[in-house]
Amino acid sequence: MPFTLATWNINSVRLRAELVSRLLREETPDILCLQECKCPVDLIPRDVFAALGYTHIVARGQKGYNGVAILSKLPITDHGDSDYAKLGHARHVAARLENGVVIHNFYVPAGGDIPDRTVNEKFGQKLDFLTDMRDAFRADAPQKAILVGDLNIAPREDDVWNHKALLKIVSHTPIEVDHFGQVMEAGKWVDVTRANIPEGRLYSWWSYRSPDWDTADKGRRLDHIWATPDIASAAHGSRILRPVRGWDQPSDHVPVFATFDL
Amino acid sequence: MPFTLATWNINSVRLRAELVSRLLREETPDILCLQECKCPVDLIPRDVFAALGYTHIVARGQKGYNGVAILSKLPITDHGDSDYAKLGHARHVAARLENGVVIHNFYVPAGGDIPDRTVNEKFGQKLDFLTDMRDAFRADAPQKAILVGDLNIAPREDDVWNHKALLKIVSHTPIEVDHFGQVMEAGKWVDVTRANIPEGRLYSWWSYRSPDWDTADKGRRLDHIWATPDIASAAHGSRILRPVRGWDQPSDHVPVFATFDL
DNA sequence: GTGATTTACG
DNA sequence: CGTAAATCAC
Repeated sequence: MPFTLATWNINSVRLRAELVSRLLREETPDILCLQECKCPVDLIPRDVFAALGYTHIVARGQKGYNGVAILSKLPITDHGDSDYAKLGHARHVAARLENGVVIHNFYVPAGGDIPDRTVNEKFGQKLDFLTDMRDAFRADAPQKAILVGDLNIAPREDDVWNHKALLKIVSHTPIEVDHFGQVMEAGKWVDVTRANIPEGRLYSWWSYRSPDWDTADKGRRLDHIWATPDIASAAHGSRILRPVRGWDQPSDHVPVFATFDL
Repeated sequence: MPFTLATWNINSVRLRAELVSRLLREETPDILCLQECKCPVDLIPRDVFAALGYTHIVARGQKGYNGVAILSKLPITDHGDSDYAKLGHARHVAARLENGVVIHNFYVPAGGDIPDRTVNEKFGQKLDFLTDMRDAFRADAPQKAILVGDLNIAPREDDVWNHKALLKIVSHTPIEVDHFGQVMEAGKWVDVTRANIPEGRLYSWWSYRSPDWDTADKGRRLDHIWATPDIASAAHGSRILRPVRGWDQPSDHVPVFATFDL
């Protein structure tokens, strides 16, 4: 039975509950993973989503920052969370579908402005978070698993609007891309989006600071859908919903979709 | 030639430019005096008011707090301001009509929570502000003048929802009412609203903290229109627009109106 | 309760 | 640019 899954950094789930609602109504994914909910779990507007059939919610939250949630029309069970790099942040939560597939929803630290851990603690925390992810997947090889989220790294040259210009910009530096690759390798993860759309530029994020984001198009692909090899071949229909960036009072990220025939 | 004048504590003129607009369209006063504009003069949305015929604006402002403005369809000239109690706040501005009438627009300090100047500096500043007003009117007896604004005092028993309960509450304490009376006496000011509506309870303010302001009706008359005796008898048609408190995203104050046949 | 400000973060 | 929080004031 196929299901469609989406991931979206919503930048405040309370402020944008109506936008989430619109996406759920227009695209009807079976599962939607959100990042940057920016509120404790109790303040997630569950009723709004339940009214649309998304009665199952697995989430982690904190006041003001971070926060991840998995909304589902299909039954899911809470499959725990991890606190990589020991930050005490709500940056990961997992849920298990009845068919045994585990969904990991991640919000990797942004990493601050300066890509140097000696002067910018946040950059170090980002690298440590990725290292801990890698080690966890090395220690316990995931199977029948999907990993989605705002990983805050655009790995490929065609995942950014200007590869050369961004080599020194946090999210596209070689050391981050290397860590990103090590996480993938450790879990044998397959980049589902790129498996489905191997060619051409793909972006899922455009800065708020660029007023004419559409024409300037200085985007980056920071949001990802991965799967373990045992189910990756079941994935198809990958899409990045660029028009959502033009919705009223949008998030700076847009949803990324994939369908799994399982 | 008669003119209608109104006073309204707007609690942010930028946030409520549309509410001001609605009042101007529905009630078409010739002159509207605003308090708590909460912005520098340059940030007052002049265009919105000019589009409705209120092309003359005399104002004083500061960042974040206080701020007073006089919007007029009739020609007015800037007639200065005063800094009573030397607070450095934008709490007064005056304008002069072509017929010689001077309009004083005041925002008297609220005075803090505790009605004791030895423990609450703000209460002392409020009393000092009123004393300085008194002394100014004693020194220079106003003539052909109108004084309006949020005076932050409800002087009469029927200007508050519960006289006895409010005797210890800032805005209705005997010392404030005494100072208020001395200001009136010093300028020979006539309370135009009460001259027109001598009987019954009158309120112009209901706290935001009372959710059911209308049924609980715990109001106070903090907003006033006064006139010097030479023109006070020309005043009629006094109204307090209680329904405005029920508008969408309202100010906690409502407009007070009077018409002068001059 | 409501708004403006400052700060942190992205 | 834009969100949330904390602070202050009313």
